[in-house]
Amino acid sequence: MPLPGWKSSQPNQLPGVASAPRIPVLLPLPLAAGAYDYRIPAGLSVAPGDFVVVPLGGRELVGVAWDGEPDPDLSERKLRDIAGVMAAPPMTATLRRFVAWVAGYTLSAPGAVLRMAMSSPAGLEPPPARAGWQAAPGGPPTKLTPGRARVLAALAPGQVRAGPDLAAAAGVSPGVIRGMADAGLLVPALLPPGLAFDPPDLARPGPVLGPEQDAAAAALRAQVASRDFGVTLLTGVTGSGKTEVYLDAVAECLRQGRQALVLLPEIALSAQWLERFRKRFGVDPALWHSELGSKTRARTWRAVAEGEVQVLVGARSALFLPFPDLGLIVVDEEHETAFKQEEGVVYHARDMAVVRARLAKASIVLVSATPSLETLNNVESGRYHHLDLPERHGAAGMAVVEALDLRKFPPERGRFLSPVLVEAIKKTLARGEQAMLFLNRRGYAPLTLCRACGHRMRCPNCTAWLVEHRAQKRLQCHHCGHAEPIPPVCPECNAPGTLTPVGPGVERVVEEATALFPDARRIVMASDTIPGPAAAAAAAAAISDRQVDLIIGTQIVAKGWHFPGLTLVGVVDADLGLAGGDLRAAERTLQLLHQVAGRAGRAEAPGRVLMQTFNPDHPVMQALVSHDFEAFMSAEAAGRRPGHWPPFGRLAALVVSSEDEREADRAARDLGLAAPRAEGVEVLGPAPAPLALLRGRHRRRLLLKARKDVQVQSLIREWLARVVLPNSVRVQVDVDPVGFM
DNA sequence: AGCACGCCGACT
DNA sequence: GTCGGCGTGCTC
Repeated sequence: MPLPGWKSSQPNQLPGVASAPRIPVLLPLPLAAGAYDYRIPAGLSVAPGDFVVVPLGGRELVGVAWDGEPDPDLSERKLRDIAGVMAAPPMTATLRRFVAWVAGYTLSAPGAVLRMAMSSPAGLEPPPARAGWQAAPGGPPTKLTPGRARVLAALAPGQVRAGPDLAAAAGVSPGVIRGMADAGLLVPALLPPGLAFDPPDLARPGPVLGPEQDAAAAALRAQVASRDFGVTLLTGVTGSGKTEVYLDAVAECLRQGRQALVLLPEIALSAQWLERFRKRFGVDPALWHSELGSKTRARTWRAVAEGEVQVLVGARSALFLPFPDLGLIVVDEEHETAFKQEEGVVYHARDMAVVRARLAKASIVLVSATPSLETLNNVESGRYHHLDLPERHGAAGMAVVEALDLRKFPPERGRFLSPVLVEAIKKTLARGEQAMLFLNRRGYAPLTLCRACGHRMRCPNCTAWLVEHRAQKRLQCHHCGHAEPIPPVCPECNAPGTLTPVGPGVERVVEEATALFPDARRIVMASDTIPGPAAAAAAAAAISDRQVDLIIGTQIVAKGWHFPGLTLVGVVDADLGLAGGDLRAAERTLQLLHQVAGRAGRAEAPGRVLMQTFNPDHPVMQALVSHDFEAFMSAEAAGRRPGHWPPFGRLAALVVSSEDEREADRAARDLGLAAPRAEGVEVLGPAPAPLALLRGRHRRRLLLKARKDVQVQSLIREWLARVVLPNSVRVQVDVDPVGFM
């Protein structure tokens, strides 16, 4: 039995001498050990949450003073002093708990998660003072050009204005400002730090909602006003007003004086969403996504931390921003797989958003026309509320969806569009309406093979065919960066001119459409033709303004666009997502095709969707044709429940990878032998991972399937601790995997 | 994540 | 004889 106080006595501490205070500091590094302890030097006051500068090895880093007790056994000699405290708002206890929670759940190093919460180092520095101009003391000279006079008139005594702002206010070119500075009429001065973001205008009248929308909005407002945690699923078909309803909840959140976060799966494609936000609140929301420049990034991060940003729209990484008082999170298109981060810290932003909301005592709204089975299951069990919006009056009826049987109406040889679809497009174009062709496959052809010897062109680094990109005259791997020119002869048998493209990609559909509808004005929307937000906005505008007759694209055409003139959607290969042994293949195909179908016929003209398929009787096709999403999901649930598959059980994937195939096999086997044996736990594998070779690494996968009441994380932690693996072997853990990794 | 220390090939 | 390749290991 240790004496009272025994644990706190330092090994090399002199009796009667108080030890220097210590505090754990979490650094934004993937250190498995977690926070390191540092000494708080005399005269410095440090509390949990403070951003502190500390020495580590030979460098200085910014970390966060963390929670918990320092390690009493750590020798005084190892301790180093905290060098200083950053003048930035401290990280809130809520965000610290969130970081720790995510690390524990995803089995990541806490520092790796912290790095996501410190994604803008410059945001920790005080914002740089901006330079501006001030009228020179002594008053204006008697003789002034009209332009110069206007500039001085635009400056109140003592007022400082930024150059471009001043030039615009005076109606002169920037050159005039420069000339006046040279002449000593203007002197440089520092601009007072202004607001970086315009506050949304809550007084603007919202749109007129139908009675059901009104009721749903009222329910959400009440939830937000409760200032307590609550999850609501908001469903409704395209055009039912989901966005307007949740923007109303955003307005309520701002009235409460709290911040709101809207997560979108793909912020780069959200031009039309931003337009709706602008219409509702009169300003642009703050944005957060990976392509932000470092300056905007820092400014935004800082403004969020200071509570100046009231609404922020972002991709999944926005979940780790330092909101001091988050009152509402909206996850739009909650079923989207883009919310799953597959690299580094592997997490699902939708699920983690629920956790952040719980810790922040915030409301969260999950929005989708086709919610995931996970979310539906949480509604079923009563954990989530559910609001369903009926179709709105005045909107066109839902599009007529037809499964077009390719066995009965096959395309011509070497073609991919059935005569039935071709005819429908012709008629649509003849009526002056717009048509869309959807194929979720980039490039010209997904496979290139030799007609002489049967050789298939494959990626040297991955288990994948090389995809021909005809415009670039190259074969590309869609999983790693590999690309090579199309060889003139077969690399296997040296036969010249025998390499043949097999199957369609979106470029090949464009080629066919060009031959079939030469007079139609076409636009191609794929990630390689729409590189960023500006291009997406331009494309959307061109389509809305009827400068385009035929839209051909990959899955980016499915994203929430609203094109009033679009009345026909052709799905080139509706079976595409169904192949492969993925647990959620059917669910995901349904969600994607439903979303594509939602593009057709939203204004006065009724819409029609033709899905080319070899399986018109497949439950996915039947559900799309009958618009009976619920029946499909019930059947899907019934299929997963007995085997304890998610969401009726837990799943975690361990992917073992090595550059050496035998080493990968050996490591996977060793892991398999050490697999946990417990009631309600099953380990499947090892088996080749879905991409058995990826970026030059051989991958094997083990799946841990457990009943819902099993603590998967501790089980896996102990499992990994039992196995010693060579350093060249990597093990990536994915708790709640979606699709393959 | 960096950065050091470690032991084996082509240069002054 | 030295510069340097990046493999392994540590940072409170």
